[in-house]
Amino acid sequence: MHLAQAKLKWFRRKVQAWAKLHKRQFPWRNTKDPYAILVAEFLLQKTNAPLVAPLYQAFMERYPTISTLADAPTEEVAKLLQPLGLCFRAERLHQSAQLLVKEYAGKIPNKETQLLLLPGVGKYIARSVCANAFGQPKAVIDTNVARILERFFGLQGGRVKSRCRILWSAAEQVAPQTKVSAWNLGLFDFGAAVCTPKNPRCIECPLRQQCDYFAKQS
DNA sequence: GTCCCGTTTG
DNA sequence: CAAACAGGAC
Repeated sequence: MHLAQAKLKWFRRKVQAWAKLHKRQFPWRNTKDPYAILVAEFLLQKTNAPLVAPLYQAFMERYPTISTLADAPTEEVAKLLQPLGLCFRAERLHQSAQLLVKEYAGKIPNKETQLLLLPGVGKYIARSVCANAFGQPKAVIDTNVARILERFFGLQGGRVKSRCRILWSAAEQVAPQTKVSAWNLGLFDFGAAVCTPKNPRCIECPLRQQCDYFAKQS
């Protein structure tokens, strides 16, 4: 399925303009260390980003390198991450670290297919690491991006299975050619600040003129 | 489709 | 109070 080029470019331009002014700052955005980014992706999974920040700082101080993490006891890692919930992530992150040390000499691979082999790493994290750590043009979908695309392009409806394909396709189409990492982050921030799950701020939304969801409201 | 799970938000 | 959260495994 192809999205209309004009609407697509308009969307991209408006989002980029918004992101330039409202981009959030987080500790994991100031690094290109693949390990630091991989840790962040694990902690951020289904977890509120502002809540992750302080714990992330503590985690990186405690385990500054992948080998320090791999050598640590699993229970110690689990205990540190306990306040974030979804405690199985600690075990998966720890297992991934040990596997990376063993199979890749502690060097995090820059291929999506290789990252996908790690426990706890799915399509989203694999592509995020490629984009954020290695500067590759990999668009991603999280709940924010999915919600924005569904609303703006009116993509909801249709079978769940095929809808997933449609959303990934849409995410690829809307992404710019370069600086996709920044593009992804901008969409997250926009979804967290404007296009929120409940009570989206359509009145102050720079996309409302072309937004299917806003059109249906009135 | 379902579960994971602690904390914040409306 | 429920819903939501930078998802992934089964």
